[in-house]
Amino acid sequence: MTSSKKPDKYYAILEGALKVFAENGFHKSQVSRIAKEAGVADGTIYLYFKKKEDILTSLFQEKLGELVEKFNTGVNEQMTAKQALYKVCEIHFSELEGNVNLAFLTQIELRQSDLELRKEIGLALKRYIILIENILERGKQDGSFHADFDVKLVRLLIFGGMDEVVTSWLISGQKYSLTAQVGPTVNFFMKGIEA
Amino acid sequence: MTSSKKPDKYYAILEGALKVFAENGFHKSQVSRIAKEAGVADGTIYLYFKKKEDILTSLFQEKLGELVEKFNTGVNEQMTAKQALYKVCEIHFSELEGNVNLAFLTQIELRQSDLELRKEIGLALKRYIILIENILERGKQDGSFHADFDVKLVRLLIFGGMDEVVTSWLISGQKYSLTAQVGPTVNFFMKGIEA
Amino acid sequence: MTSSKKPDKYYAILEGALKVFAENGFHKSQVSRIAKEAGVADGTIYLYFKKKEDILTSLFQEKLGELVEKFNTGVNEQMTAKQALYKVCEIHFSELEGNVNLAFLTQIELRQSDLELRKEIGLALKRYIILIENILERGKQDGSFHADFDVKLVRLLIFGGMDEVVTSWLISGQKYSLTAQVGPTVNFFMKGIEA
Amino acid sequence: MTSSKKPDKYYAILEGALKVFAENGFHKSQVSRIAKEAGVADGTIYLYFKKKEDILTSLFQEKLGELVEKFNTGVNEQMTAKQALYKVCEIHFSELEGNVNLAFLTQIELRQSDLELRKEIGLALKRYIILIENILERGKQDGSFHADFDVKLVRLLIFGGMDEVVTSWLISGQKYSLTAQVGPTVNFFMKGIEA
DNA sequence: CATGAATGAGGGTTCATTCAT
DNA sequence: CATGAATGAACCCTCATTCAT
Repeated sequence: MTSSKKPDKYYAILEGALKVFAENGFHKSQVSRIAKEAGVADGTIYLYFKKKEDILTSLFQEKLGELVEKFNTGVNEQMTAKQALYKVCEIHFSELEGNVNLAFLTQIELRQSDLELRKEIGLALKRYIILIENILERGKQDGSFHADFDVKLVRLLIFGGMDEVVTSWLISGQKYSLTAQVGPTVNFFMKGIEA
Repeated sequence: MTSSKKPDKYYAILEGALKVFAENGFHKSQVSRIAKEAGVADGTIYLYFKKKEDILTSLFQEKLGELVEKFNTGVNEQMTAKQALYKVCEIHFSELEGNVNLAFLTQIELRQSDLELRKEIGLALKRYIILIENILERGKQDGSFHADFDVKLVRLLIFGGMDEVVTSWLISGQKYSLTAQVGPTVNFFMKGIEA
Repeated sequence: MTSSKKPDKYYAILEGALKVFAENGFHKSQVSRIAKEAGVADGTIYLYFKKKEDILTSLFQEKLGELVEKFNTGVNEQMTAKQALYKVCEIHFSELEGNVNLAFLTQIELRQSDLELRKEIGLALKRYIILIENILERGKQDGSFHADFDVKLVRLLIFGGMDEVVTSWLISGQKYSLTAQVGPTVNFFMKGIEA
Repeated sequence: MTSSKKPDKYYAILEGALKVFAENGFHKSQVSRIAKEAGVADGTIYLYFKKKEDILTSLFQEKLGELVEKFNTGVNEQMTAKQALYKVCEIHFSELEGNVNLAFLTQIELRQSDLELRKEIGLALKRYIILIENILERGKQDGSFHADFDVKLVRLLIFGGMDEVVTSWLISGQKYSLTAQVGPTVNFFMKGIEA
């Protein structure tokens, strides 16, 4: 159903990598360990990926693709901008809460990369950031949001805020409900803190 | 006034590390390169630091100490909560804008660490987060902020938002003024986006 | 017939190690030098041995195995105890005289190890010591040897004596015939020095 | 009373080295550890010894000197050759039994050296070997020993035998009395094993 | 396509030795 | 004589990547 022209082993390797990366972190994960987890030979990995780093980026793009699809499914034009923003935050939190390995990947492992890779990741994130941007634009146009804030800035503030909430929850050991934070989080974005 | 009883070479090594880490990232930085940059022999580094990773954490703690001091100097009780928040954001942005190497360290390199180290960093960041928390509490008490938001959550949203703005500015190649974002950023925190 | 299911490279590395150890001693022998001598890459060594020290112990056990086999072949039940002792000494001396590298290994390198390793070596030597012990027991039972000496002690005196003769011959630069000492040596063991 | 032109620190270092070598073995003993044990600075050691290895050889020569002195005191011309041999063995065993650190040094550490050092040690041992040789010669001349054995060979057999008994006792964990072996040992040397 | 044995460059760390004080 | 901070050469081992089968 996905863009699955790719053979099974491609996905098996990615799943193995997700598990191994989440357990040990990118730099401490050996390729051979991923191979064993995926049930393929070490060399096989290099039939599907050029370098170890490519596994990480492919994994990210694949997973982000799935997320974006969920966003696209969950958010539609009938919603108000506020409702859409709520939905985005809800999906963001619930997806990562429901898949801790993926959370480790996005919040910890993907940061373990040099500038080069960070740019590539930034590029992949673009689609998500733009989704938020579109919602902000829509709110401005229909008058439900202020007219004078900087969309380019605020999308960062929103994304960064949600991102930090997830990381904090993850590092703390996932001891509380992440989805319970959706309401207060969106509320802050909407109303700020000023009385 | 700081704990500056440490010998000169200790600081020389940290400065060398800051430069080398910023240029190449932690994992791609050789100890011998840091030694050369600091003007000491390779072995000398191990008179002051137990392992390579210790250089990174010491560097972070040392630099964070300096920042916290600047926050303490810059923010005082005479200010309104809003003014204090503005000052915090201003220092946060201007310090990193004025020291790109330090920005690389905090935004990129320090994320390149396993969970263990992340926890340690999180611990060190606590002081900064609490500073924000205190401002929020003060605003609630004097009535200038809402009474009903969750301080623990909002401090994350504020920190995460600022953090993302800095990272974005850094990765984009520092093509625009970071300090120019202070006003709009704090404004968003205060008023949110709702019309 | 031996446990020679091991791949060729395993033995190639051992032979390389024998040569390099004999020339430079264990501690002054680099793994890379052994690799070159064996015609394999440095890393290949670690496919067959866990640590550098493992090469030494494996080498010893492999070589000792060969020696014990020769003892088993050379000594049989038809011989008198005296003849058997003679044969043991003859094999001991001739094998080491015929393989100076092996002599260096057993007389010099294997002593270059900490207590831990010495114990392991002592364990491996047990088979040889027991061979001597059996001969002594046999002589006592058939009345060709005294009835009242301590077998556990005398086996050490015999082994230690032969061992020292070999070491002395080796350190002196192998300037005389070692096998020529077999007769006088066994004669001393049999008759002592008392007139 | 010894040839003590040497300053106190020289001996302090040797005593420190004896302890450290006995505990860790030569190769695993750091010079700085010896310095600490001796209560001097690292650099001070190099005022008295040229290299680390020199500590080992000096230690050996110093200790061997003490032993030889004890042999000279204990053995005299009034004794029969047999009595003298008994005395030599008694001193050899009792001195090492009474000083386990010294035993470790002679039986284990001194073997941890390359050929060069082994030769030097062999040279130092010469005095002891010659002592045994003299006793053998005396026995031959006064007719209490056979006339036809090879003195050069038998002295090795005797030394090697005693040496192995000590090593075996040491490695086994010194669980039994070493001096109790003097009688049976000398007895074997005198009478051999033949009935 | 798949394998996995083989490769070999690379680097963190130790520690014997030196030398300015 | 004594110090001990500083040096820097030396080396074992790992592991991403390749390639003959």
